[in-house]
Amino acid sequence: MFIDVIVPLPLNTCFTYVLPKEWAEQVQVGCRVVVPFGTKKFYTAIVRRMHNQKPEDYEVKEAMALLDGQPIVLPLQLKFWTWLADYYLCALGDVYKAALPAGLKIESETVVARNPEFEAAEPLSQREQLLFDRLTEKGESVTKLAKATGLHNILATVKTLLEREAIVVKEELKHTYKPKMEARVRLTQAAANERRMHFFFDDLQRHAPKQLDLLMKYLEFSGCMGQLPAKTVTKAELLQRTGATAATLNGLVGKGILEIYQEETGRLNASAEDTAAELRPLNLHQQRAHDEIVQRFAQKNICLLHGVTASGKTEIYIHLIDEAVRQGKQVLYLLPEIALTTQITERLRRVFGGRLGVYHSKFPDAERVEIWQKQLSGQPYDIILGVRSSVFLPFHRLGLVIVDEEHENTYKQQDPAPRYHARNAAIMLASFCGAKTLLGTATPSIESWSNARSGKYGLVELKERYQEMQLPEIIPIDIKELRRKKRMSGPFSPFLLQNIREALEQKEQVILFQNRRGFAPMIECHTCGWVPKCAHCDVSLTYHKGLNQLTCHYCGAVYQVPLRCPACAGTDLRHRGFGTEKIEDDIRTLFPEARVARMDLDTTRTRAAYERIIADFEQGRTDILIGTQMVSKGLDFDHVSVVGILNADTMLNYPDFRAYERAFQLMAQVAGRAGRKNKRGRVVLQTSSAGHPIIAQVIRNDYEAMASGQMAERKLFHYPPYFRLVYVYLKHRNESQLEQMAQVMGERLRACFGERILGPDKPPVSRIQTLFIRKIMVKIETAASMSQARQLLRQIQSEMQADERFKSLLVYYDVDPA
DNA sequence: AGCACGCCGACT
DNA sequence: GTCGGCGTGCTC
Repeated sequence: MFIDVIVPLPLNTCFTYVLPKEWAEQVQVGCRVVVPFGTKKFYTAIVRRMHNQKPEDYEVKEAMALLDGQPIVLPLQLKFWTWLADYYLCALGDVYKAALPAGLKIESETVVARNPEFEAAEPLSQREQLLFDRLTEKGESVTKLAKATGLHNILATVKTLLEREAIVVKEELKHTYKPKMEARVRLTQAAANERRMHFFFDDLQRHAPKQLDLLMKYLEFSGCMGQLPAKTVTKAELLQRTGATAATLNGLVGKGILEIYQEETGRLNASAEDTAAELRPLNLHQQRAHDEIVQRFAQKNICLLHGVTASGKTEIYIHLIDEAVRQGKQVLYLLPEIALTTQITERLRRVFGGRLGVYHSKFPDAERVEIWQKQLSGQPYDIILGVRSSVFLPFHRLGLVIVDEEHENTYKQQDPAPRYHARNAAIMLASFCGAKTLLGTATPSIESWSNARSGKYGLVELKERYQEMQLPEIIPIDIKELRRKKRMSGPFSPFLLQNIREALEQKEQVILFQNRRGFAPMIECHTCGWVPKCAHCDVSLTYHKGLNQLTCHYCGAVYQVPLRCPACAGTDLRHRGFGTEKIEDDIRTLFPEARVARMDLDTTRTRAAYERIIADFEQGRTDILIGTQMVSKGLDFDHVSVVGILNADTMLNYPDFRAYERAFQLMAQVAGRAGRKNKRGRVVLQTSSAGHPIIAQVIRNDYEAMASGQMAERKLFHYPPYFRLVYVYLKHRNESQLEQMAQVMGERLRACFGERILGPDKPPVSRIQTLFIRKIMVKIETAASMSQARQLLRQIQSEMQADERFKSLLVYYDVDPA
């Protein structure tokens, strides 16, 4: 018997192994096996196919171990993986790597340990000595050693040390996932006998009254002398409730009365009660929208809910989820990122209690492993609330998928392959499962809006805000004019400052939005115009005042701030532009009495930090919240009377065909944070292009005008939704060679696709680490066959790379780039 | 991706 | 002459 497996590597083929007879019977498609790969590595692979056709042209290796008795990836999921790899032009192994939590993918790791019997016959070389001195007899992984010593090419030295028998080397599985154990206490077999128990009592009474006391309390808590079966008592709980010491307990254990045993307990929050709280009734408008969605689902599998901010979309979702669950279906509720989960989790938890599972990449991996296992079990969560990667969770009976904030571009995975769009992937997953998909947003993506208009998706609109709240008043402020008149105080117009001051006096809250983190986006030499750039990437560096450092927001590299310009040796280095950090600084000087918080990537590294910022603002412990687009995302705050958009131009000037669409979405979403039950909110929109049509559309909250305007432009310039885009990226370490190869690739593609090919071009980030990058754009009419186009792309790549000169060229794709 | 193998320049 | 750097090719 042979198995074809998926290895967690970016390789486009499956690998075949022989199954040992012992467990040939137990293997199923979707089980994990450990397989040797190459000379020393072994990986956890997924069985994709079982057969008995012996491959002839190579020696087949034997699989080492079977990890699962039951498939851990369901057949439907494998079908989904295959679709994803095909559509997004990546390897199945890439999908596998993205899909499973790390704890389910055991990998081997080379461990090096000192040989205790080693005596040097001849002195070790400097490198050898350096490495040897670091080693212990216990052993350490090669990766850690490389980091600790900073040595390059550490393997060569390991090899020579091994030849001298100075060290021993072994491959170890790194088990990242460990089930959580709990120490519990119970009576020993001997003590459970009543007569023996009396004997123990007498003995303890005389010699160990404290132990007797603890034993009595144990019997009381566990209720094990009564009729009912004994309750489990944990060691920690027993000691805590009795105030006894561990020594007293150990005394009882030593006498053979009690014993301590370990039991596996889950990490998942099992305490949440299963009883559903009452659903909040929907208001008239919500009810109408809800009924329309149900009607659309009778005809169509996908429905777009276009509801203005604060119209109470979540409440509609909750009703739909409840109905699906009552029909025995499972629901997947997707959110763009952690930013939203806290508030929504609480709302869903109140209604669905323990039937709700939350799947998030910022949660510990062990927890994600347990959720995966729970979804495979007989009692899975009915509802999963999760981010992008939760489309990979196993579902037995998925009935409904909700994609909230459907327009968010964080649904598109950027860097490591698979570069998938979770909204589109979820739609596909739902169709495989026979489930319905609901897309919800206040500002639909042009793609979804167009699909709804064409009738491909159902469309439901909800234009009334919850509790009769008015849409905010949006006031544009021309900062170009104010700058010229020197009336601006840094990034703030007098009008904005006035509004902030008034809000603070009324004890109301303010949100300031600046779509750029850091202190000043960049430093510039005022004499020669030199701007510091990252040595690895072609990106200008961002200044962070807190650390007094320059960081590359692309690769994370950190640099010292130069005192003199390296280009002209001038000392007049100035900050240009404003980041959130600088805004915060300025606000603190302007309003020293206000309580200020900042929310951006830098202040929300951990889940706790993020939750604290939100909670502080919600509960009124913060007066002014400054943030990047994070503050725009569906947070429902009750006391915000003023929202300041500090600079709309940064969004409008973004070099991307989606810039206007995104600018509208961001501003509309941020504006939606303003407003209170009985008072109209105010948005101060600072811009130097006050006449821009997008600004006018934001002020009127005229989504339709923005969408039809954009549609016309997209049609004219051959962009989505009329055309599908595929970016072909080419990477190489030699720039001139890359340039040549990119030209050749461009010609080949043009020969096949003609006018549909643009480029090659230098992308905005044209170098990462040591690799140079070129980009070729492919535009394919939506009406044309995409699968045929993908096949052609693959074919052209493999034809080209068959050529000697192109073998070292790295090629990857971004399908439907965000 | 990660590892082995092989070729080439900088040092003993 | 050898050690260590890096380019190339393969992994069932």
